Amino acid sequence: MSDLFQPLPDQPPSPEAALSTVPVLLPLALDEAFSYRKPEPMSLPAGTVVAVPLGTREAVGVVWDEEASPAPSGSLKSILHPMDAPPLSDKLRRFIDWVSRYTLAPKGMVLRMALNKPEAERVERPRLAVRLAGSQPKRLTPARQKVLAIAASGLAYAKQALAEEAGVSTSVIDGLIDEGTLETLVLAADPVALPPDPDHHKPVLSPDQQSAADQLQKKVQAKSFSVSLLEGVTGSGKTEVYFEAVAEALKQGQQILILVPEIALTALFLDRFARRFGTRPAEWHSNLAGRKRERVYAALASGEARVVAGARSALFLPYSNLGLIIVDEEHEGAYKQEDGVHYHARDMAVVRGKIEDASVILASATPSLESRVNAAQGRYTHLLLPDRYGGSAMPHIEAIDMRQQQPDKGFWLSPPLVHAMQETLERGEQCLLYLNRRGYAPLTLCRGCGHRMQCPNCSAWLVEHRHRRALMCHHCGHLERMPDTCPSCQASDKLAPCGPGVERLAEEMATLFPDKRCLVLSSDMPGGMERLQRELQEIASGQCDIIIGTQLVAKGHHFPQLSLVGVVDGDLGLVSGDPRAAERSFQVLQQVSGRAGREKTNGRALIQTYQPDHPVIKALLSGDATQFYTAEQAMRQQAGLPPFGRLAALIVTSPDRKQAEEMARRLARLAEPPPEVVVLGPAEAPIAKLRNRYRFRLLVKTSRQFDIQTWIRSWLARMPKNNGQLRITVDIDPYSFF
DNA sequence: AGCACGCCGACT
DNA sequence: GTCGGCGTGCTC
Repeated sequence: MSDLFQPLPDQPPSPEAALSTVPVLLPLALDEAFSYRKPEPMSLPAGTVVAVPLGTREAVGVVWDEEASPAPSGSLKSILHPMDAPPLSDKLRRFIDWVSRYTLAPKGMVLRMALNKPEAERVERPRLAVRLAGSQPKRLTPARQKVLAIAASGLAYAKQALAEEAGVSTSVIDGLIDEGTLETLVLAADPVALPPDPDHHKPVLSPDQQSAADQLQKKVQAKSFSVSLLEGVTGSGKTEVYFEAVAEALKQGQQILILVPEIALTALFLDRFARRFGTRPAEWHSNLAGRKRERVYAALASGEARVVAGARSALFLPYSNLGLIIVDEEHEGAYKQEDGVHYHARDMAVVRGKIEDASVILASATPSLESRVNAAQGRYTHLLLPDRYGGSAMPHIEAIDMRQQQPDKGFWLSPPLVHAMQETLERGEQCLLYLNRRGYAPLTLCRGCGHRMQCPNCSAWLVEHRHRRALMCHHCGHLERMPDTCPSCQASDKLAPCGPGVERLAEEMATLFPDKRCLVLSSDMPGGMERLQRELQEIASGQCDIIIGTQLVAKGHHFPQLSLVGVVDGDLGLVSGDPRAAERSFQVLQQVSGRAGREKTNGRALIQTYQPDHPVIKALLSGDATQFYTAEQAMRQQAGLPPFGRLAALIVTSPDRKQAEEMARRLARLAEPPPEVVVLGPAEAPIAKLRNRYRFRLLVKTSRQFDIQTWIRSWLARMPKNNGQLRITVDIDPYSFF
């Protein structure tokens, strides 16, 4: 028998071999780093991006820090080779560890957000250019003549551009390259962003602005961790103020991250930045195209790019020298990441700032309650800009008591609001009607039998959309044709729309002001983004007299001709099972009212309400935001809600609502919570259908944040095995997720 | 997250 | 007999 078939005996592991074991964290749903053998000549400091074998395939991971439990079973595989990618700094690795621990997400999943995932083997394709090389071609065709006439300048042209300019196809150019008449050269890629100039266009600041800007600049100069809450009413020039902090950080040679809540708003924002600093900042968001994405990533790692404006995912980029983080519109819900790793970008920005020793600025006209509380408790510095910039005062806000001012039958606007609109329109100014209800009517009922049109999936009413001739569920997206007869008693002509939506208000406007132009802005309007942009343009140029809008009129664009805002139903957001309802309602009404007012002219906002004594309405009327925050804070403190106690949520999702609900019930029964923990049962937790998956939250409340993590882990370990359809995820402090 | 493996029903 | 659907579990 040949001893060729004898397996070679395994090398006994020498002490040196044991030492050359390297922990590698892989961007998978794994909570621990894997151990790999380090080939002797390789130098692999922690943070190095490496290729490793994993099962049958090859994976990219990061050399992680030594851990206490290096107990790998069996023989180890070897690291293949280091990757040509910027290493992850100590600080970034600590940040990943921290986020993983705080959110209970596997470490690998957090790492995934910090790695520039190699999408589909995109090879670096350098841009090629062609240039005249000298020798004439043997044969000079008319097409070649045209090309050479242009190339005669001696400048380098992109092949495609040169072909287009000469009016020939690129194959003519290829022919000239083959003959040596033209030469190719590799163009250096455009820089991701040019260096911004801190002194490009310094604005003139008001004394309030200047004082806030000075304080922020001092924070930046200190080069140490600090958090400032910059609260400035709509139109107070917050952006100009924090741009001064950006200028200071630029002078200090630091990198700056500006987080913005939505990509849709950035175009405007980038231009504004360019006016101040002479060039646009680098951009980062999830749908940034492959090649550009890679370059921004590399430019930030090398320190070449100085300022990046980005969505929440920009928090996990490998900055080389991060000195300032700005969270614009810090109260915005878009900062919540709801799938995969659950996190709130505003809070993680503070954590990253702490780890990087950077200044953090949270900016908003209507800060979140938790930021206000943190400021009040002295954890954050509170900077206030109480007045508008440029002379116009805050709009005058009044309530219309609907118990006394009944609209005419079949109408929704009260006489005082109609009267105010008349006056405004006569002056040639614009009115805005705010109603956060899409469609025509929120409820359809049968006057014959009392049947109410209801969603078959959720228990919500179906909303009539008249222009689509359909009934829609705004909860789950269910859509059905508007029936001609009552589905219950078959009576025809008995279905009656109840209550107003924006479409119905448009109808009312056509009756009241038939000669005025009226525009409805609603997120579900056909035509999408482009049409919306166009209509916003029309509004800005004054081609429209009355704007009717839902939530989306609250943010972004300011309309220069607008002097009257009418809130059709001020009570709409006040009641719901959502513990953040009051706060959100206050924020949106404050922002919508703030739309009113032109240069040097004071605006007016009228709020129709049946509850003029509600704390939210009273605070709005007083013009003193602190009044609302104080009342809401007291209310939450009494209820033991965050930011005064910590909540954890178990989120059960399943395509089957009943199954999700049943599982949540079982979890609640199994809880046996320690004394400081309260489990809120299924009745308190909202159910929603998301992407055809029911989602169910079970809330666990505690005053001690880190205890609950271990507790939940052991709790889940005692759970019966999921049957695949069910998924359970855990959030700590999911209050942020409402 | 991938990817293999394994167990079932439906076909060349 | 084999192809392919998806549920389950592992990857140093």
